Amino acid sequence: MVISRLNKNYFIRDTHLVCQDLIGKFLIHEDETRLKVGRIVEVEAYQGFNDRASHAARKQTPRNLIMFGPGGYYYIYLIYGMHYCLNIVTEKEGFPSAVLIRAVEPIYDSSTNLTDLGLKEKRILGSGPGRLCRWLEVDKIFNTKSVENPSLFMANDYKDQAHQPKIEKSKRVGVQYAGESAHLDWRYLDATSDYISHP
DNA sequence: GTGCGGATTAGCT
DNA sequence: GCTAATCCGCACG
Repeated sequence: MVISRLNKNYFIRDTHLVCQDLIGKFLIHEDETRLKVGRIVEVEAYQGFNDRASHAARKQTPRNLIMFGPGGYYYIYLIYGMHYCLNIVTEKEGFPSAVLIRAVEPIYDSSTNLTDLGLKEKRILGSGPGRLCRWLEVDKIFNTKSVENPSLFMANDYKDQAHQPKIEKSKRVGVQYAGESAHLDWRYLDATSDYISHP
Protein backbone atom coordinates (compact mmCIF):
# COMPACT_ATOMS: atom_id res chain seq x y z
CA MET A 1 0.00 0.00 0.00
CA VAL A 2 1.28 3.43 -0.92
CA ILE A 3 1.72 5.89 1.92
CA SER A 4 -0.15 9.07 1.10
CA ARG A 5 -0.60 12.19 3.19
CA LEU A 6 -4.07 13.46 4.04
CA ASN A 7 -4.60 16.87 2.47
CA LYS A 8 -6.65 19.86 3.58
CA ASN A 9 -9.68 18.81 1.54
CA TYR A 10 -9.91 15.59 3.56
CA PHE A 11 -11.01 17.74 6.51
CA ILE A 12 -13.44 20.01 4.66
CA ARG A 13 -16.53 17.84 5.23
CA ASP A 14 -18.77 16.59 8.01
CA THR A 15 -16.81 16.32 11.27
CA HIS A 16 -18.29 12.94 12.17
CA LEU A 17 -17.27 11.43 8.84
CA VAL A 18 -13.75 12.76 9.40
CA CYS A 19 -13.74 11.22 12.90
CA GLN A 20 -14.69 7.76 11.61
CA ASP A 21 -12.21 7.92 8.75
CA LEU A 22 -9.36 9.11 10.94
CA ILE A 23 -9.49 6.02 13.17
CA GLY A 24 -6.66 3.77 11.99
CA LYS A 25 -4.83 6.55 10.15
CA PHE A 26 -1.28 7.52 11.12
CA LEU A 27 -0.08 10.69 12.81
CA ILE A 28 3.52 11.42 11.97
CA HIS A 29 6.06 13.97 13.27
CA GLU A 30 9.09 13.87 11.00
CA ASP A 31 12.01 16.28 10.63
CA GLU A 32 15.82 16.30 10.80
CA THR A 33 15.87 15.38 14.48
CA ARG A 34 13.08 12.87 14.93
CA LEU A 35 10.63 10.43 13.44
CA LYS A 36 7.62 9.48 15.51
CA VAL A 37 4.61 7.59 14.22
CA GLY A 38 1.36 6.87 16.03
CA ARG A 39 -1.77 5.07 14.88
CA ILE A 40 -4.90 7.08 15.69
CA VAL A 41 -7.26 4.99 17.83
CA GLU A 42 -9.49 7.57 19.54
CA VAL A 43 -10.87 11.00 18.55
CA GLU A 44 -13.71 13.35 19.47
CA ALA A 45 -15.91 15.68 17.40
CA TYR A 46 -16.49 19.33 18.37
CA GLN A 47 -18.99 20.71 15.92
CA GLY A 48 -20.73 23.98 15.23
CA PHE A 49 -22.23 26.78 17.30
CA ASN A 50 -24.58 24.71 19.46
CA ASP A 51 -21.96 22.36 20.89
CA ARG A 52 -21.52 23.75 24.39
CA ALA A 53 -18.39 21.67 24.92
CA SER A 54 -16.63 23.42 22.04
CA HIS A 55 -14.35 26.41 22.43
CA ALA A 56 -16.19 27.91 19.47
CA ALA A 57 -19.66 27.63 21.04
CA ARG A 58 -19.78 31.15 22.43
CA LYS A 59 -18.10 33.53 20.07
CA GLN A 60 -15.00 34.16 18.07
CA THR A 61 -11.90 35.04 20.13
CA PRO A 62 -8.21 35.26 19.25
CA ARG A 63 -7.67 31.71 20.53
CA ASN A 64 -10.50 29.95 18.71
CA LEU A 65 -10.30 32.02 15.50
CA ILE A 66 -8.68 29.17 13.56
CA MET A 67 -11.77 27.01 14.20
CA PHE A 68 -13.91 29.47 12.24
CA GLY A 69 -11.82 29.10 9.10
CA PRO A 70 -11.80 26.19 6.63
CA GLY A 71 -10.82 22.65 7.65
CA GLY A 72 -7.28 21.33 7.35
CA TYR A 73 -5.52 23.45 10.00
CA TYR A 74 -4.27 22.52 13.46
CA TYR A 75 -5.85 23.97 16.58
CA ILE A 76 -3.52 23.37 19.52
CA TYR A 77 -4.08 24.83 22.96
CA LEU A 78 -2.65 24.51 26.46
CA ILE A 79 -4.95 22.95 29.04
CA TYR A 80 -4.59 23.06 32.84
CA GLY A 81 -1.39 25.03 32.42
CA MET A 82 0.64 22.00 31.40
CA HIS A 83 -0.79 19.80 28.65
CA TYR A 84 -1.32 20.49 24.97
CA CYS A 85 -4.32 19.18 23.05
CA LEU A 86 -4.09 18.55 19.29
CA ASN A 87 -7.11 19.23 17.07
CA ILE A 88 -7.63 19.42 13.34
CA VAL A 89 -10.17 22.00 12.17
CA THR A 90 -12.93 20.54 9.99
CA GLU A 91 -15.78 21.67 7.71
CA LYS A 92 -16.18 24.76 5.57
CA GLU A 93 -15.25 28.27 6.63
CA GLY A 94 -17.83 29.76 8.98
CA PHE A 95 -18.96 26.51 10.66
CA PRO A 96 -16.47 26.17 13.54
CA SER A 97 -15.63 22.51 14.11
CA ALA A 98 -12.66 20.30 14.93
CA VAL A 99 -11.52 16.80 15.74
CA LEU A 100 -9.56 16.25 18.97
CA ILE A 101 -6.97 13.47 18.79
CA ARG A 102 -7.37 11.60 22.10
CA ALA A 103 -5.16 8.53 21.74
CA VAL A 104 -2.61 6.92 19.45
CA GLU A 105 -0.85 3.56 19.47
CA PRO A 106 2.90 4.18 19.31
CA ILE A 107 4.23 2.59 16.08
CA TYR A 108 7.72 4.03 15.67
CA ASP A 109 9.98 6.34 17.68
CA SER A 110 13.50 7.24 16.51
CA SER A 111 14.56 8.00 20.11
CA THR A 112 13.15 4.86 21.78
CA ASN A 113 13.03 1.19 20.83
CA LEU A 114 9.32 0.61 21.28
CA THR A 115 9.77 -3.16 21.10
CA ASP A 116 11.61 -2.92 24.43
CA LEU A 117 8.52 -1.43 26.06
CA GLY A 118 5.54 -3.26 27.52
CA LEU A 119 1.93 -2.41 26.85
CA LYS A 120 1.70 -0.36 30.04
CA GLU A 121 4.68 1.81 29.08
CA LYS A 122 3.47 2.32 25.53
CA ARG A 123 0.06 3.33 26.83
CA ILE A 124 1.67 6.07 28.91
CA LEU A 125 3.17 7.48 25.69
CA GLY A 126 0.07 7.73 23.56
CA SER A 127 -3.15 7.21 25.53
CA GLY A 128 -4.65 10.60 26.32
CA PRO A 129 -4.64 13.93 24.47
CA GLY A 130 -1.95 15.46 26.69
CA ARG A 131 0.26 12.38 26.72
CA LEU A 132 0.30 11.95 22.96
CA CYS A 133 1.33 15.57 22.45
CA ARG A 134 4.16 15.14 24.96
CA TRP A 135 5.38 11.96 23.25
CA LEU A 136 5.07 13.30 19.69
CA GLU A 137 6.64 16.63 20.76
CA VAL A 138 3.67 18.58 19.50
CA ASP A 139 3.14 22.03 21.01
CA LYS A 140 1.74 25.45 20.11
CA ILE A 141 4.37 25.90 17.40
CA PHE A 142 2.02 23.94 15.14
CA ASN A 143 -1.07 25.91 16.14
CA THR A 144 -2.79 27.35 13.01
CA LYS A 145 -0.39 25.45 10.70
CA SER A 146 -1.82 23.55 7.74
CA VAL A 147 -1.97 19.73 7.80
CA GLU A 148 0.00 19.97 4.55
CA ASN A 149 3.08 21.27 6.38
CA PRO A 150 6.09 18.97 5.90
CA SER A 151 6.77 17.77 9.45
CA LEU A 152 3.47 17.12 11.26
CA PHE A 153 0.97 15.29 9.12
CA MET A 154 -1.39 12.36 8.84
CA ALA A 155 -1.21 9.48 6.40
CA ASN A 156 -3.36 6.55 5.34
CA ASP A 157 -0.69 3.94 6.02
CA TYR A 158 2.79 3.45 7.41
CA LYS A 159 4.94 0.51 6.29
CA ASP A 160 2.03 -1.92 6.10
CA GLN A 161 1.09 -1.36 9.73
CA ALA A 162 -2.58 -0.62 9.04
CA HIS A 163 -5.31 -3.00 10.07
CA GLN A 164 -9.08 -2.94 10.12
CA PRO A 165 -10.46 -0.96 13.06
CA LYS A 166 -13.78 -1.66 14.76
CA ILE A 167 -15.35 1.75 15.30
CA GLU A 168 -17.46 2.43 18.37
CA LYS A 169 -19.04 5.65 19.66
CA SER A 170 -19.40 6.85 23.24
CA LYS A 171 -19.72 10.01 25.30
CA ARG A 172 -16.93 12.56 25.13
CA VAL A 173 -14.50 12.71 28.04
CA GLY A 174 -14.22 15.65 30.45
CA VAL A 175 -17.09 17.78 29.16
CA GLN A 176 -19.67 17.26 31.91
CA TYR A 177 -19.93 21.05 32.23
CA ALA A 178 -21.44 21.24 28.75
CA GLY A 179 -25.11 20.73 29.67
CA GLU A 180 -27.16 19.26 26.82
CA SER A 181 -24.00 18.66 24.79
CA ALA A 182 -22.37 16.57 27.50
CA HIS A 183 -24.19 13.35 26.71
CA LEU A 184 -23.63 13.31 22.95
CA ASP A 185 -21.87 10.19 21.64
CA TRP A 186 -19.27 12.16 19.76
CA ARG A 187 -16.22 10.14 20.83
CA TYR A 188 -15.01 7.61 18.25
CA LEU A 189 -12.60 4.79 19.02
CA ASP A 190 -11.19 1.56 17.66
CA ALA A 191 -12.61 -1.13 19.92
CA THR A 192 -9.83 -3.54 18.89
CA SER A 193 -7.15 -1.21 20.30
CA ASP A 194 -5.31 -1.58 23.63
CA TYR A 195 -4.47 2.14 23.60
CA ILE A 196 -7.80 3.82 24.35
CA SER A 197 -7.54 6.62 26.92
CA HIS A 198 -10.51 5.66 29.13
CA PRO A 199 -11.05 1.90 28.64
C1' DG B 1 -6.11 44.70 36.62
C1' DT B 2 -8.31 40.72 38.91
C1' DG B 3 -10.27 36.21 39.32
C1' DC B 4 -11.98 31.90 37.71
C1' DG B 5 -11.69 27.49 35.71
C1' DG B 6 -10.40 24.16 32.16
C1' DA B 7 -11.56 18.96 25.63
C1' DT B 8 -5.63 16.51 31.76
C1' DT B 9 -2.43 13.80 34.28
C1' DA B 10 0.03 11.59 38.12
C1' DG B 11 0.18 10.18 42.51
C1' DC B 12 -1.88 8.92 46.68
C1' DT B 13 -5.86 6.77 49.67
C1' DG C 1 -12.00 8.13 44.03
C1' DC C 2 -9.70 12.62 45.17
C1' DT C 3 -6.82 16.39 44.30
C1' DA C 4 -2.65 19.24 43.38
C1' DA C 5 -0.05 20.98 39.68
C1' DT C 6 0.39 25.27 36.80
C1' DC C 7 -0.73 28.62 33.01
C1' DC C 8 -3.40 31.46 30.20
C1' DG C 9 -7.69 32.80 27.90
C1' DC C 10 -11.39 35.38 28.78
C1' DA C 11 -15.13 37.71 31.19
C1' DC C 12 -15.79 41.33 34.12
C1' DG C 13 -15.73 46.34 34.64
